[in-house]
Amino acid sequence: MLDDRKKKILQAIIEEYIETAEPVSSKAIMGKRSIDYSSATIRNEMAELEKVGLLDKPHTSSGRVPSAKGYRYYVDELLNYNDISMQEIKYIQAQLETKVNQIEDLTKITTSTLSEITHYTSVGIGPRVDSEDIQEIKFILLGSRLLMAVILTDNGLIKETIIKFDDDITEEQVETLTYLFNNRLKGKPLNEIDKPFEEYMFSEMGNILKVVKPVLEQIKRVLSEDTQIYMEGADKSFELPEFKSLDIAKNFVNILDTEKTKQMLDILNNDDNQDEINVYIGDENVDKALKNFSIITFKHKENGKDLGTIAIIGPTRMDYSKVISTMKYISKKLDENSNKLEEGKEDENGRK
Amino acid sequence: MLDDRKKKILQAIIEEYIETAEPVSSKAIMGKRSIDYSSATIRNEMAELEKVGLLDKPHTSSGRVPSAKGYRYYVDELLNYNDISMQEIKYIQAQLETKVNQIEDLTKITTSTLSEITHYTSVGIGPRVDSEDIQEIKFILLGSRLLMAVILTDNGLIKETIIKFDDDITEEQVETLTYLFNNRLKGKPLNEIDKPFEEYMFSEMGNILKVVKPVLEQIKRVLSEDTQIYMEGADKSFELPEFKSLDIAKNFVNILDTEKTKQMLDILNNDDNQDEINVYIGDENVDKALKNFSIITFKHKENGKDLGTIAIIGPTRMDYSKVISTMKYISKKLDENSNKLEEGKEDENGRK
DNA sequence: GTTTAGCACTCTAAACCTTAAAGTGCTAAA
DNA sequence: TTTAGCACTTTAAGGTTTAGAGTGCTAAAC
Repeated sequence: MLDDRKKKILQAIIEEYIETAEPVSSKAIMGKRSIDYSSATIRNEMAELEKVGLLDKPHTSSGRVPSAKGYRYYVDELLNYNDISMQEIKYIQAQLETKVNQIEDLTKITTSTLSEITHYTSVGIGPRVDSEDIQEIKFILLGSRLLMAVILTDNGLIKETIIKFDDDITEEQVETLTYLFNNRLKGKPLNEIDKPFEEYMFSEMGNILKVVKPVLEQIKRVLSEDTQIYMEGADKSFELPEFKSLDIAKNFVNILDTEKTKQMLDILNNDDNQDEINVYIGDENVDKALKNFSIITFKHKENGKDLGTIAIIGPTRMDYSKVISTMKYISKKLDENSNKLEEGKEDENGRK
Repeated sequence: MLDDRKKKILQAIIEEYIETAEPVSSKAIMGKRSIDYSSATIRNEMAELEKVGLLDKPHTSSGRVPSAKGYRYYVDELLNYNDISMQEIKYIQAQLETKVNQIEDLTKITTSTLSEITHYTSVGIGPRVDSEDIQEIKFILLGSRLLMAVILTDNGLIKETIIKFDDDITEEQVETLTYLFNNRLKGKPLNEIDKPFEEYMFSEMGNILKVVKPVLEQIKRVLSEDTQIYMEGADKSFELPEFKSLDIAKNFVNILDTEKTKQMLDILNNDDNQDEINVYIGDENVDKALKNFSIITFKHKENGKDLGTIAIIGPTRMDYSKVISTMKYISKKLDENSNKLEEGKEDENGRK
């Protein structure tokens, strides 16, 4: 589609622009990045690259700036996937080997590592719990009116919550509760804790109704609301030249509002795009507020099970090479580690 | 110290400035806010108020702006503590009556309510756990290598954490662990989980050393790190005119970096200032990055026990009256509610 | 046929003026 | 003691000018 020279020039322009944040002139890349043509030749090529929509011009006599389509071409066709140093690899390894007891901790560490390496703002969110299968539900009496519910899922997610009662509850009631929940829900996905289940519990278990109701309410609340979100390096973005524009800065703060980020990542999370890494450039994003930003995400998976989504959000002029290289490496490492974990798990269960 | 007319004029200037964000001229307040003097008279008074350092002038021919000292005088001497409407009172009541199962949830709700009413950015942090007394420690086996520790404190704080082991652990070991921890720590403050305690456990309990070590590590980690921080309405600040200055916006984002906010609130939290509400105006803040901001905090307390700190952070040109009135009201409501809770507790324990 | 030197043309950004408006401080009268 | 009046100061906005960067196109060179 594009001949080699055009590709080389496009790449040079995009990389120069990513580096300098200034419109790139024909002279700016002449001689550099193994572009050994006169500025006039480069100018001719630039005009054609603009004609096919890969480059933009802020005004008639200015240098060129990559368009969203240009970045897209760059990401799809021209990217260097090994833009990561030995030092960075070591740092990532060290970080990811931190012993964690819960997946959430790993999400947090991964989010901050990604931000440290790339110098962009990174957000991470836990898995959508709905679809996970319940392994066991435990109820533990912490006080005469204080009950803790612990839900364990097949892929190692642990959700715990506390329920306060207005009256005393007995060990016997807790045992009944435990039996009922596990009997009906073991092996079923979390979203089976729904209206029908609720009605079943209400109708069958009239005698412990007072206990069941707050328990169901609280569990439902925790499962729906309590997806912790991690954000790292929001301040880093503000050092970027595009944040001199007040509008962009405002937009960014708006986007990173907890609720909105959650919604955004939720959408990305549900995205059925099965690629390892997904890149949304500028107006490719559904949300119009994101038209000046790019989002790069990857899903943390283990045996096909979703363990959360981690994203980088930055200006469209983003170092895609660095970000994607880093993500690929982190993703690979997480995979390796989870395999190690998996072996451990098999031992534990004594199976296979 | 200041005569009545000066006080009235100072108050008018500060309130006008808080409202308009523009330097206030002698004419601007003439006739308004029951200031019935000519602009010349007001000008003379302004000059004197400037001389004593309560007002500033951006340049020789501009209107006046309150100095940090001016705001301080306003807060200490001139404030209206009832700047809260019936509608707002109702909203707060409704919010604070939300049934919560854990103190953290209440902190979160309070933080967001405060931000909703005042339209400023609000941050909340849980109590410093160190000094709280341990009521009980429970250990629950969730899997053959998965243990949950739950620490209950006297004032109702519940900290739970999960520990993963490399080898299987037995119910018996868990029982020993439970006995040992409770035997030595019940009624003691959380910071007794320290080196001496660790050494005692190590030396005495050699046979379960493998179990004790990771448990201690994880508990110590949770107690030291895991103070959740809540932030609401960061985007609201960006609508304020002072955020047109890039420097101020940058500074703000920097301050609201999770780690820094935590440190900041930790300092405020430890502040032995026993006032109900504490106000730090501009350069009164220790951190120089806060010189353009004011922070207003209050501690959420129950029977003298610290349950967390909630703060508003905004530009020095802040509506102190509104913020402080709202905080006072919320603080009072929290107190009332906790008394209700306390009565409930007494019933529950059957004591008193 | 491809590449490049050369040049007219365009546009921006910075520097510099000019001017109107807002506000003060001071003097002198009320 | 208060206030009207006025000279003076400063900013902010608008308008001009100019240097410089960069382009597109033409025609010559390879």
